[in-house]
This record gives sequence, structure tokens and C-alpha cells, in this order.
Amino acid sequence: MTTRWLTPQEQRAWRAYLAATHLLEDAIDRQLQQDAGMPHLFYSVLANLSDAPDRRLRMTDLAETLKITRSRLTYAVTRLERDGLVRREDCRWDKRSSIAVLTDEGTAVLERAAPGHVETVRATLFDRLSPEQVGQLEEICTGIARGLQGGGTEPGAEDVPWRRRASCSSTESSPPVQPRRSP
Amino acid sequence: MTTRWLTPQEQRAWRAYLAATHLLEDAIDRQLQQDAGMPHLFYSVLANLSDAPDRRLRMTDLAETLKITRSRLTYAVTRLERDGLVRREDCRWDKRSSIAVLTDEGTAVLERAAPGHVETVRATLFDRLSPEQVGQLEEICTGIARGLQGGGTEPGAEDVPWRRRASCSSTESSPPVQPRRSP
DNA sequence: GGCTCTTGGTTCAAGTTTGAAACAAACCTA
DNA sequence: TAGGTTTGTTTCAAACTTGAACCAAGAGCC
Repeated sequence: MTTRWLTPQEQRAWRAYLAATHLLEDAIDRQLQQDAGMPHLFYSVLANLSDAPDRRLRMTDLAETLKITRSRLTYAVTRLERDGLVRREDCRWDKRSSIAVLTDEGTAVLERAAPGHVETVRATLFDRLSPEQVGQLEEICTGIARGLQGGGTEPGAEDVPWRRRASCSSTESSPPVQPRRSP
Repeated sequence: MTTRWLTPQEQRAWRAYLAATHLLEDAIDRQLQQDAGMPHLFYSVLANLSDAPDRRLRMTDLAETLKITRSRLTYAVTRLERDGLVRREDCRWDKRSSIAVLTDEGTAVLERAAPGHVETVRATLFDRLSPEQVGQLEEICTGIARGLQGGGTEPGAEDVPWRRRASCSSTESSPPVQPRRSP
């Protein structure tokens, strides 16, 4: 079957997408690194925990909502634990699982870092989008994510290399960006 | 000044954005790694070179269009050079510069990898977007990128941590995704 | 020419990510 | 309930990224 190459407009969109995501990711990482001494992913770990009931989450669930590999999360949590921002606890029901818990210090650090982070997200992204564009972005991204989620519904796509073979947890959760109920 | 927190809709959009970009990047990296034995960035280096006049580009210019640091590019080109896909040449006019040149083997590898890559980009992104959404995506991303480009035009933003202090080359170029004139 | 500043590129160490094991606990199922 | 599979997590080495430091060459100035 002959390749369906990208149309000129698709190419433009794709290039713009690559540039924008690169720049945005860089900007956010840089800001957080400077102001909070941690990369974006680590901040996201804290933020997600802060939003979870009782500030605790099973490692796998956390990895799932963050869309990262378990191994990557292990690394992040290990580092955050060393810094005292997160603590690991054993799960009572399932002895295989371990639970990451946000410590008080972690909460404090998060709340100190959140304003700068949110400000950056605003300045780099939302301040440049019209309200309609925010809606468009949400819809576009939701669609993409749904397509790449474990449980794709389209026919005949069992083992293509771009689909994660990880288990798909059916429960949808909502990762936060800012601390739960900031003061 | 009190923080302007994200509105519920902005939060939804931001979460969707993070999920989508993570999943998409993962999917593309995985496909390219499996089928071409290289991460996305390396492929992009080849693709950009293939589209440049005479298949050669100054390191700095390449880094600029790819939106990556010079050091990161150095690493990538070193690896690609070891594999024989790219060659370095000295610049005749400016003895500081070095030029990355796509070799014949590099061209061959790129042309072999391109169909699968484009197919993945289609399957994961464009097949899920309506024509209007492609336009919207382009516009949104172009805006974001423009804002983060070195030469921002807004007032009073000289040294915020999220702005790159790298020099901004004024000449705009257009990075390709697929090889120049694929066979 | 000599000085200083900027630009182009690499190097290096420390940090992060990847993917393939390894392990242990839970879950079948015959 | 023994054996086999699945699930939750970590470990490890290799690959990649980051940012600061370095070096060399161009540019501007006296």
C-alpha cells in the first residue's frame, strides 16, 4: 500500500505542533527547575498526589494518570522521597502495591511552587489563546488522547508499534495542575 | 499580586494537552525506535537535512529550527555520524562553524523510515482530526510558538525564566517531516 | 596590533529516561 | 493445592538530556 503523505496543510500543522510543544515544554521545565528545583514531571507527581483523596495514590494509578511508564515514576518518587516530599507506604490489601503519599513538606513545596507554575502556563499558553481556542485545544487533545489510550475502539489495530500494550485502567481520573484548594 | 488560577475549562484543556502530548510523543518515539532504531529527534535531524539545500545545514541553524539546545544536537549528530548517516564538514567562510551533511546512507535510511513514520503521525493524529481542527491546531500552535520564540514583542518581559535567552535567528525556515521529494 | 565582546561548537558530569529483566504477590484452573 | 499466568513494582545498564564551563574564531574598538 502506497504511503499517504501529509498534505501541505498537515505538514504546516505538524511542524507548528512540534515547535510549540518543544518550546512550551522547555519553558515550563526551565521555570520549574529555576523556581522549585525540579522538572515538570516531578511537579506533576506532587500536584496529582495533592489532589487525590487523602493525598495518596497507588504507583500504578499515578503512572496511568500521568501517562508515563512505571519505571519512570519509580525514579521520580525515589528522588522525591529522598527530598522528603513524598513517602511510600505499603498497601494493606494488596501486598504488591505501594502507595505514594504526599508529605506535609511536599504540600508546602507544592503550594510555594504552584503560583509561578500557573503563571507560566498562563503567560506561555492561555494568554495567547482566545476562549474559543481553549475549547478547540481541549477537544483536539481529548480526541488524540482517547485514540492513544489503551482501549482503542477502531477495528484491526491489534499490534501496531505506536499503541501502548500497557493495561488500560478503566477508571478515568483527572490530574490537577494546581494544588487542591490552594490557600 | 494574587495568582490567576486556571479556570475549570483551562484546567481541562491543560490536562488534555499534557496527556495528548505525552501519549503522542511516546507513540512516535516507540514506532521510530522499533522500525528505524532511532528516537524521534534523530529522525527529525535527518528529515531537516534532507530538506535543506544540498542536504547540509549549519549546526546552529539546525538546532534553531529543531528548537533544541546546541549541546543536544551535538550529541545527536555525533551518534548519527558514528552510524554513517550524517557527516560533518568545516565551513569555508566561518572557521568556527561546522556543517552537518546528510550522507547517501542517511538518505536511504530516511526514505526507508519515512512511510512508517508518516503513517503513524496520520493514524495517531490527523486521522482523528477534522479538516477544521487541523487548521485550528496549526493556528494555536503557531501562536504559542511565536510567543516563545526569542523575539517576543510584548512589553516588559525581559528576563522571565520561561523565555529562552538564546539568540533568535531572524530567518524563518520550515522543517520537513518527510524526505524531500520522496520516491 | 592589542583588547574586549560575541558567536559557534564541543565537552563533561550530573540528572533523567528507556526497556528489558527480575521478583514477589495475587489469581486462575485443573 | 500445585502449577501457570497475570499484575505491581523495582532494578539495572545503556541511552539520552541538561547546563555550565571551555575553547577557538569572528567583530568591534582604541
